[in-house]
Formats: sequence, structure tokens, C-alpha cells
Amino acid sequence: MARTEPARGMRDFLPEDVRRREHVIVVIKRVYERYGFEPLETPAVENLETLLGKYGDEGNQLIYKILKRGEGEASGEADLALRYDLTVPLARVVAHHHAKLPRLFKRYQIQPVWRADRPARGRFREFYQCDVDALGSTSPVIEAELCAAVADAMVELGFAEFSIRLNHRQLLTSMLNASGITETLHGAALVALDKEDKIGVDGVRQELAQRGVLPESARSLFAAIGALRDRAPVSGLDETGVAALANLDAIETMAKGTQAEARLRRDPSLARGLSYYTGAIMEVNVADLAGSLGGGGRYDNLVGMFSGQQIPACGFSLGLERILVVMSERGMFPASLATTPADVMVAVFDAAGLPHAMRVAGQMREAGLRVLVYPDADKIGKQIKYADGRGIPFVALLGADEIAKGDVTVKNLAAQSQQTHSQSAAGAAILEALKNRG
RNA sequence: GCGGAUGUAGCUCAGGGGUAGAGCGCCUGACUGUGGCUCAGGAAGUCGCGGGUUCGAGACCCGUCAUCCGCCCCA
Repeated sequence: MARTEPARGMRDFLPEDVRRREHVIVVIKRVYERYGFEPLETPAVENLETLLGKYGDEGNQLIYKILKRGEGEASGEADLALRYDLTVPLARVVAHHHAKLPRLFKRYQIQPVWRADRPARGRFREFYQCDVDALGSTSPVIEAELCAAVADAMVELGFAEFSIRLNHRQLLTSMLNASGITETLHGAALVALDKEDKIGVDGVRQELAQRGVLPESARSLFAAIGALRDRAPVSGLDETGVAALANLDAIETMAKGTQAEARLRRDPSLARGLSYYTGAIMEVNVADLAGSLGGGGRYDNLVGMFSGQQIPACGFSLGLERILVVMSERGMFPASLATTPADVMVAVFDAAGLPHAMRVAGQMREAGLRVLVYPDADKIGKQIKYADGRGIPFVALLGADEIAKGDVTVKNLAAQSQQTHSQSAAGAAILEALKNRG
């Protein structure tokens, strides 16, 4: 038999999956719109050079490249790529269309991205990101609003317990410098540090040593982190480090009174992988998922990489499938999402009734019902069983008697009752019955 | 990219060298204008794929692919 699974790391979404995904997307959109963000969509495919060099070495490796076509095919070179995230395409859009866009541009974008990563729990090769970004301002109001919007979306989806970890790239740099770690080791040190919540302080200490960080530097680094955690003065920070700390204070002040306030948690060990971040960085976590539900930060230099014109920017990205994994496991979806393809199914006793079924279905649709016509004159029991199996609450029965009189018998499957109406009145009767059962 | 586990009927799984199994689902009938309950019957699997060992392989060996769990990284 031919293989029928989708390609590795890719998934089919069956009707129930689509309804769940759309439910989450609708909630997130509603919240983002409430903060004045506007929708944006960009192509699945970007020019390869647009993406290269924006995500760090590891990121570059994971980009899905598209080989040249036609005459260029033989060269084996790639010139296009599937988008790896929504942030770099946004920066390209802002650089390209800056004259048409407002000075302060707030946009959201919910679209799939592709990464040639190894699939794992909550990790796929095609997945949706729900991004919100604001460009054109360096104010801490931006960070605070992004955190507030994300927190609102989480709360509205039904998450009560979650944290938004907060840190600052320049604070990290300053801290590493103050600890005597040379710049060439900064990347390695940040990777080790970022794992602290997973492998513990001792694990980080070991990994730092493996990566060539001197023991006294590591000691100094841990001391600085400890001081930051305790909100105590940190020795040896340079000016940018001090400014970064002040920036974090300002963000927290602005977030007061929002849903984010209670969830914000300063975490000096948070580093985040993407190389384009320049300021505050954020990450949303819940207890029962090892990775993050989403993350973001400030990237003031990214637009400049395309246009030469520096436009400050800051954004946040929620991972749709991460949210879905947790919501599925916890059973957080509203009962109204249960899949019922129709409100009523029209069934006939013989093929001569089918044209009448079509006509009656049309009347019912005009009345506002979702109507499925059973297409074959199967045994009536089989037809009713199909309707019951699909969760369709009503079956409209058309036999010779009903057709002769212009009637239709409406059977309520749950109540095990049935009533005959005139065909023109049946739709209204079913609507009424649907309302009563809630 | 590395380590571990698992691939048997539509689904969940049992069988660990000698005739391919169960539960659920599906189909038919009891019940020729009515679903769920009950009863009787039925269909369905080259046991992930390729090689090897053996008189004989679903089982043992090698390879491969897929899935899951860790690591790495990330949404």
C-alpha cells in the first residue's frame, strides 16, 4: 500500500482539529485587535538572503531552502526559502513599505512557519505562530502592552496559572562582561545559563566549565544573578547594564494594573536563542510543558539590516500548537466546539423522495439551519444511525405519506420523540427546539 | 545530530519459533416507516518495509523507515 502519512513533522488537521485551532486563533485575534494591532499576512516563501544570517548558526541550518527551478536546477543551489518565523518577514515588510505604513505600526500575524527541526512533543516542522509586534517606538509602554495583550489572551483561553519571564539582553551582556567572560564566550555562556530552570545551578556550572568559562568567572556570574533575583545592587555593571535594569523597572511599572502584572517574573537566567534581540526579552511558561508557550523581545536593529534606516521594534510570539497541546491535555476546550456537522439530517424512505428531500432541505437552510441531506435511500434505521453517530440532533423523515400531504416528520433523537409539521413550518419548529435544548 | 522504547484488524492492544487473536467499531439478520439495548451471524491484517538464520519467523539477527520519550535547540 502506498504511504499515506503526511511528510515527517507535518500534520493533517481533521474537522475537530480545525475547530479547536480556529477557536484559539479567534480568541487571540480578538485580544490583539483590542490593543489596536492590525492584521498582516506575508508570503510563505521569501528570498533566501532575506532569511540568512538573522537567526544565528543553528537557525540558519533549520531553514527550509528551495532549490532553483528550470535552468538553474542543475546548479543545485537554493534561491528561495520557506519563512522561518514571522518577525524577519515583518522587518522586511516595514523596510519595503515604510512610506505607506504609520510611524507607529502595530500589527499581528497568525500564519504557519517552517523549520527543518526534529519533531518532538509540541514541536513540528510546520507550525503556526501568533505574532504581535509594534514598530516605531522605544518606550517601555510597548513591552508592557505586549505582555498585557499576551496575558489577556492566555486568561481568555482559560489559563489561570502562567508566568511571563522577563530579562534584558544588555543586562546579560553587561553581567557577563562584569564577570570577566570574554565576548567570544558570551554565546556559549548564555546557552548554558538559559538552561538553569532545567538542569539547575550545578548543571549550569558544569556546562560553563565545559565551554571554557573560568571557575571564578562562573562564581561571579552566579553572584550577580543571585543579587538580581534578590533585587539587590549588582556590582560591576557598566552603564548599559544599569540602563537595562532601569528599563526593566519601567516595563514593570507600565504593566501595573494589567493581567501581566501578577505574572511577570524577573529571570536573570533567561537568554532566548534568536540572535536579533537587542533589549528586553520575554517568555511565557506553564508548569506542565517543558518548553515555552511563546516568547519575544525587542529587536531595534533588524529593520535596519534591510533598509539602513533604524526603526525600533518589539514583539511577542505565541506558539499555537504549544497552546493546543496543553489545552488538549487539560480538556480546556468549550463544549460548544464538539463537532456536529448539521442541525438536522433529511432522510427518505425511497429514491423517489430524494428530490423532495432536496427541496425541504433548501427550505430549512433558508430558515437558518445547517442541513445535511442523506444521499441514498438506505434502510431508514441505517440513516438514523448515521445521524446519531455524527451527533446530529434532528432527523427530518420524508415518506410517501408526508410527501403527499406536504408534511415532514421531525424526529428528536435525544428525546426519542417525533412530530409531524408542514414542510414550510418545520424549519422554524426545529430552530425553536434547538433553542430550548440550549 | 545522539541515546532509549515501540510498530500485529478501522481503533486500543494480546501473542516471544509450529493453523493470526481479543475488546471496541463496522456489515447482515431477528426488526420489510425509525437509532441507542439484547441476541445470532459476517467481513476485515503479505504482523511497518528489506534482507538473513531456520525444515518452519509475527516472534530470533542485521539493516531501514515511522512514531513516542529523553538530549540538543526551539513556538
